[in-house]
Amino acid sequence: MEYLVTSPLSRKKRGSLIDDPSQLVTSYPAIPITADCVIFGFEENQLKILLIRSDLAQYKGMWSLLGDIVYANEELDTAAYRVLRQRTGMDDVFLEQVKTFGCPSRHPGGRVITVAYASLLNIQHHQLKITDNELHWHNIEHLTDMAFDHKAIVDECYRWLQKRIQEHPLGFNLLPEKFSLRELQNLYEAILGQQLDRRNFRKKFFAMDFLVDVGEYEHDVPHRPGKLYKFDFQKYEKNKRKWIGIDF
Amino acid sequence: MEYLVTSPLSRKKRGSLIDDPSQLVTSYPAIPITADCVIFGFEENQLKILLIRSDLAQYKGMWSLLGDIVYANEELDTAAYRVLRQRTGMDDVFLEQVKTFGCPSRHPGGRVITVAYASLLNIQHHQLKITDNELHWHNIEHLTDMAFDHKAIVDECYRWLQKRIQEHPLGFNLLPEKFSLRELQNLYEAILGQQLDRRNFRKKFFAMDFLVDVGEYEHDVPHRPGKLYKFDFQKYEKNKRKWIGIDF
DNA sequence: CTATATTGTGTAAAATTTACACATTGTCGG
DNA sequence: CCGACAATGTGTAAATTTTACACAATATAG
Repeated sequence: MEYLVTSPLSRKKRGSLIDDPSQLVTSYPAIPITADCVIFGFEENQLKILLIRSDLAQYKGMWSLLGDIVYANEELDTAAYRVLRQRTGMDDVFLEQVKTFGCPSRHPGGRVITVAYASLLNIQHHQLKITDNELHWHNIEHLTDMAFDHKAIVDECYRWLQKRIQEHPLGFNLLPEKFSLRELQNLYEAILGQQLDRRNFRKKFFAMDFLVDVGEYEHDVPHRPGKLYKFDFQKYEKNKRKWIGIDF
Repeated sequence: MEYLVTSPLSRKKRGSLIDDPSQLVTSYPAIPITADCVIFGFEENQLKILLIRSDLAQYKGMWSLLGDIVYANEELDTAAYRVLRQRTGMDDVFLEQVKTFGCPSRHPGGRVITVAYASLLNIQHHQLKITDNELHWHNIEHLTDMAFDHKAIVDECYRWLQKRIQEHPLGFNLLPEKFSLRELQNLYEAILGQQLDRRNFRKKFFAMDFLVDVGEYEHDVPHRPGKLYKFDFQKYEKNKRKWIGIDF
C-alpha cells in the first residue's frame, strides 16, 4: 500500500505499535496556522464587519480580516478570542469556529492555514482602536478588494450567519441590551436580505417567549416610541427544546 | 499594543508595509496538520463508521479514525480524499469538512491539529482492506474506547450528519443506487434515532419529486416486495430552490 | 392643533403537518 | 393448495402553522 510507504504516520514496521509518538510527530511536515475573525456588527440598520488595511505591500490598500498566528501551545478558540480582545477591547463576545481554509497558495509568503471564526458583537459597546491600519467597520454589501482569500472567508461566514440566525437566537449579540422590536426586525432583515411582515415577525418572537418587556420606551424618535425588550437567556434555555428554529 | 510586540505577524515598524511576506511566514511557529475522516456507512439498518485500531502503544486496542498528515503543498480536501481512497478504494465519495480540532494536548506525541471530514459511502460498493489494523465498520451507537479525541470528533460529525441530512438529500450516498422506500426510511430512522410515520414519509419524499421509479422490485424478502427507486440528481437540482429542507 | 410616522394589535384564508386503517401482494409452512 | 403472515401501497379529515392584510393609538414636528 502506497500509504504505508509515503506517510510519516505509518513509517514503521507493519503491525507493530508505536511506543514513542513524539518521534513520529516531529517527523511531520508542519504548517503555520492562523485564526481569522469575521467580526459582525450592526449599526444604522446595516450589517457590518470589522476590517483593517493589509500590511503586505502586495495587497496595498486592500482590506483584511483581523487575525493572528496560533501560538505553539494555544487553543484555536483562544487564539481567535485573543484577536478579538486585542482589537475590540471586549470580553464576553460570541465566537464560533466556521471553517478552515487551507489552499496552499492562499498566502503569498508561503503556506499558512487559517481557521475562520465568526463573531457577533454590539458595536456600541466597544471602543475602536483606529490608530492601527485604519481599523473600520464596513458594510457587508460593498466588500471588494480584499487581501488573501478573505473575501471567500467573509462569504462563507456570512452564509453561516444567515443560516445560524434562523436556528438560534444569536442576533441579540448584535443589539444593545434593550432594543425595540423594530430594531430586532431591522437586524433580521439586514442579515437575511429580505423584508419581513411586521405583524408576523412580532407574533413569532413573542410566541418563542424569551423577550421580556423592560417597561421602557424608545427615546428621540420622531414618532410614537416603541417598547423596549431584552433577551432572557434563561427563559430561552428553558424552552429551547420546544423549537428547532426560526423560519421566515 | 501588546499585540504588536508579541505577534510575529506584526513584528515590523508600525505603519510600514511588508515587502517580503515569506520572511514573515517562515518566522511563524508551525504545527503539523492531519485530516481525519469520519466515514459513515449503512448496513443492516444501522449507521456505521469505519475505524481502525490505533497504532500507538499508548492507545493499544483502542479504535481510531482514518487520517493522515496533510502534505506540505496539499489541499486539505485533497488530503482527506486521499485517506478515503487509500482505505476504501473508492472514488466519487461524498466528503465535507466539518470542524477543526486543535487542543494542544490532543495528540500524545506533541501538538497536531486535525481537520475533521465527514464522508458518506455505500458499504456494498467498496472493498474493505482489512489486512491492516483490523479496519472495520462499527455501529455508531456503541462506540467507546477511542484513541485521541476521536470520540469527540465522531460525536460532532454525527450531529453534523443529523442536521445536514434534513437540509439536503445526502442520505442517498449511503444507499445502493436502487433502493426501496423502506430502506430509505430505515436510513433516516437510524440517523435521526427516531421512528417516522410511513405514510407521511412517503408523501414527503414523493412531493420533493426527485425519486424515480426504476420499474423493479425488491428480491428475497419474505413479504410483498416493494418498488425500487433511484435518486435523480438532475431533478433535484432543478427543483432545489423550491424546498429548504426536510422536516420530520 | 394638525399632519405625519410609526407602534400595536387580530383574524380569516391558505398551506402544511399530523394521525390514522384497510385492501393488496407476495412468502412460508403445513 | 390454502391459510397465516408480513410488509407494501394508498387517502382523508383534523389540527396546526403560516400567510396576508387594515386600522386605531400615540408620540413628534411644525
